[in-house]
Amino acid sequence: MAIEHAILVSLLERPGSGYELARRFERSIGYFWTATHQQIYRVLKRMENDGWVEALVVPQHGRPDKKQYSVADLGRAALTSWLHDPIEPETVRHDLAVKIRGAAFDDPSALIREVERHRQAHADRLAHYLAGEERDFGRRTDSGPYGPDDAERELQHAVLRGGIAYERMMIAWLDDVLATLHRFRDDHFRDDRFRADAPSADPSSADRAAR
Amino acid sequence: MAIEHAILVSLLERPGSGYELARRFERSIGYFWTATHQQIYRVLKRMENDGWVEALVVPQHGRPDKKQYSVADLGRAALTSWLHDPIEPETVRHDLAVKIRGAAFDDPSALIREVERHRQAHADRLAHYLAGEERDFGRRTDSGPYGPDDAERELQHAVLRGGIAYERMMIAWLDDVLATLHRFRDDHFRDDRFRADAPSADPSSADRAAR
DNA sequence: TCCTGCTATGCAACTTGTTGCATAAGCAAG
DNA sequence: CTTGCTTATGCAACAAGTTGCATAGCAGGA
Repeated sequence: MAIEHAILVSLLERPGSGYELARRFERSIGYFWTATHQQIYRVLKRMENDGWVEALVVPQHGRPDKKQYSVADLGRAALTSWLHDPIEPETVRHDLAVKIRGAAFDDPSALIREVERHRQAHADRLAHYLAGEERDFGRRTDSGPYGPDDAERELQHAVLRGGIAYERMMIAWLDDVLATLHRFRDDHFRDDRFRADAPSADPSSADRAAR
Repeated sequence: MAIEHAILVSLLERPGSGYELARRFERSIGYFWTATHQQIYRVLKRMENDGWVEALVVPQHGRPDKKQYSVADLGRAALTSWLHDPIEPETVRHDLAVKIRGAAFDDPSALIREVERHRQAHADRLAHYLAGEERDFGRRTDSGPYGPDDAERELQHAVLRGGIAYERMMIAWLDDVLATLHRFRDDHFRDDRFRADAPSADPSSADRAAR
């Protein structure tokens, strides 16, 4: 009961086909809301039946026709209603945190590579965000008073800043976790049950995406 | 295909009934992995059939019997296997971020209260985490070398530090978002379509959970 | 005394989300 | 000229998660 709203917002920002939406859900929007193309097509069809969106069939050169969706009045009303609804439970699922706690019942140092991989993924995403920020919000061209068109831009930037803050936090925390895991392996933790077989180099504070 | 692992970790840390697990999923573990009691009971039953956990029926005074679950060898093996599996897609869903971007197509200042509510929830959770940290990890009693029993404790602390970092980041970001929303309302953003009717006081940097 | 809330477990129905597969045409590389 | 990638949409089956309800006894307050 919420993917609809993510789609509405995306279509209000720019109309597009199901396929284009699916690609957006792999990039910008997808970083704080995931959805596969199957789900998008299904929900889009339901939204069309409910009159939330309107489809315009665009014939194309050779390729199959695409349906260009845009938000109808009913959809806009539904979004407004949702925006004013105070609900929001905030459900989180961090596999990695489960793994870290679970590592206590296995060889903790076996998790080092996994955590490093995740750290790398977050560093990559951070770099991507920062590049996007520079590109889209580099310098304010007009520093005059805000108009209604600036709201979209400003709010997108605010969400992007959230993504940047999140990735920075994750990188710092994963460095913390890595330090903890290394401490077990290197100095103190010795247990017959486990043995560290691959002494990987310490990556402590090697790189750190700055700005 | 992952709630099983959260349950295994929780049961390894301490055996318990389905009900107790459900309560843990409202507290400690629940902050990075949500699950309702229905889900837990169902999964627990499947895990018992698969030989991952063993149930010991404990008769109680008057109340219905409870089943004390503990992890069996097969379950431990399953956990180990999962821990060594390098998968991890990291799927995130932030309703609030969708709302913030959606606010561009409604009155942005109408979202202020909602964001404030979320900020409060994160501040509360942070306070709860910090209290738990002080209670459980206040001062190291033994500063000697690590034994295998310390791994559990240390890794739980590392995960808790992640939760603390997350809440701090969220509070800072929501303050950022609030500042953006206030800018629209107070000074620059004037649009016939919307009007701010309730001039709520500016909560900028009123409180800030420190440490 | 009745009403609410807590412990404790569970079924049934429903909604969401995932995975596998199918179609179909163009375009580029080998 | 065949193989694989990209655009573009969709069905069907399955897995996971949510919601509503039911049971049942005991404890504490109105």
